[in-house]
Amino acid sequence: MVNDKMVNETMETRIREVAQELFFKQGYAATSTTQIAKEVGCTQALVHYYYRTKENLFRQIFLEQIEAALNVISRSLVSEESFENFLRSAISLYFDTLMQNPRLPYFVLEELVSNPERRKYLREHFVKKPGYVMLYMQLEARVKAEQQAGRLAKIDAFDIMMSVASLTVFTFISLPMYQDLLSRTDEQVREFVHHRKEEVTRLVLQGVRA
Amino acid sequence: MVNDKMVNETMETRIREVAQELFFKQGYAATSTTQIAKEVGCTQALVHYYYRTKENLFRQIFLEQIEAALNVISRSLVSEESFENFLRSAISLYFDTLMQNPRLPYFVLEELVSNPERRKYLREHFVKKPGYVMLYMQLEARVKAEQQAGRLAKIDAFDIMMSVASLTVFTFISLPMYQDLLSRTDEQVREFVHHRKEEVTRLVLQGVRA
DNA sequence: GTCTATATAGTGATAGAC
DNA sequence: GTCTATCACTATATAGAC
Repeated sequence: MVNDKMVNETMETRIREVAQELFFKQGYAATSTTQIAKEVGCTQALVHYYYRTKENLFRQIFLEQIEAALNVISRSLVSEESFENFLRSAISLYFDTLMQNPRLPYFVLEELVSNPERRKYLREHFVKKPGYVMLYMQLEARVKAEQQAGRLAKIDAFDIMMSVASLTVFTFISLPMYQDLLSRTDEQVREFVHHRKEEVTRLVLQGVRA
Repeated sequence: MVNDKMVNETMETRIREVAQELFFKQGYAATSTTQIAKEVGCTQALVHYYYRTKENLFRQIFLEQIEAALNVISRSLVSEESFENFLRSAISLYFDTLMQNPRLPYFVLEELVSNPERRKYLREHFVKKPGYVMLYMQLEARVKAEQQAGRLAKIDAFDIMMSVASLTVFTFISLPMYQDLLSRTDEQVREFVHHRKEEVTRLVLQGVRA
C-alpha cells in the first residue's frame, strides 16, 4: 500500500480534510460546500449529510485547530530553564510548529477578527478555563521574580506575550505577500522564515534584558 | 449648515463611503452591493450604475487606501534626525495614523492574503515603482552607515522594517480580540494602544542597539 | 440620475430514491 | 451511505421606464 492514510480514509474525514484546506486558503465566506464537494469528488448533499451545516463543519475544524494551538502554547509555558532559555525555546517552538502549518495564523485570525460570534464562542470555551488562567499567572509571577533579580527590564508579562505573538504570527501572515510581491521561490520563503526566527529571538532577548 | 460635508455629498461619494465602511468591517466577500445600497438608502442598481461592478468599486477604495498608507510610510523614511529618533518618530507616526483608522491593517491584509490577484495588482502598481525602490535603498544605506559607526546591531534594513511592521500592524489587528476576549471598554482599548506604542518603541530601540 | 423589474447564476439545505 | 432533484434565497449585473 503506497498510502495507507489515503486508502483507509472515509468520506467523512476526506470531506473534513478538504474543507480545512479550503477554509485555510480562502476563509469561511469565500468557500462553498459545493466547492468542497467538487474537490472531494462527491455530491454537495453528502457534505451536508455528514455535517448538516457549513457553519457546523467549520466550527469543528476551527475548535480543533484552536485547541491544538493552545496546547502548544501551554506546553511552552512550563519550563524549568532560565528565563532567557525559556524565551528562546518558546519562540523556536512557535516558529517550527507554524512552519508545518503556515496558513493557520491567518485562518484563526480571519475568523476571530471578522466574526464577533466566534470570539464569544472562544471566550466561553477557553479563555475562562481555569487552566489557562493559572498558566498566565505563573508566567506573571516568573516575570516579576526575574525583574526583582535584576535580570529583566520593567515589562509586563502581557507585553512580552504580545510582542512575541506579533513577531511570530505576522511573519506567517505576511508570507504570501513576501513571496508574491518579491517573487521568491518556496525555498527562499523557508530560508526567510528561518532567518526571521533567528532575528526575532535576538530582538526579543536583547529587548527584554535589564 | 450643520454638516456641510454631508449635505453637499453626491450619491456617488456616499456610496463609496458606505462601501468603504462595510468593506472595512466585513471584508469583500461578506459585503454585498445590496447591503451597501440599503445602508446608503438607494437601490442596488444605483451602486452598479456608478461603479459597474462590485470588484471595481472595491478596487478604487483599496488602491486609495494603499496609496495613502504608502505615502505615510514614505514620509516617515525621509528624516534628518539621528537614527534612534528617526525610529522613534516613525513608530509613533504609524501608531497615531492607524489609531485614526484601526481597521485599515486588517482590511489591507485580508485582501492581500486571500486574493492572489490583488497581490499581482499591487506589484504592478507600486512595488516596482522607482520611487519606492529608491527609498528602500536610502534606508539600507543609512542602516549600514549606522552599523559602521558602531551605533547599530548587525541587522538588515529589511528586518528592521519587518519587526516594526509586525509589532505595529499586529497590535491593531488583534484589537477586536483584545477587546472582546478580555471584555475591555473603548477607553481601555485606546489606553492599551498607547501603552503598546511606548513598549514597542522601547523594545525596538533597545533591540537594535549595538 | 434614479427607479423597477428581471436575467442568470450561485448559495445552503433538505426530501426521497436507491 | 450516496445520489438526484429541488426549494427558497441571495447574489451580481443589466435593460428599460421615468
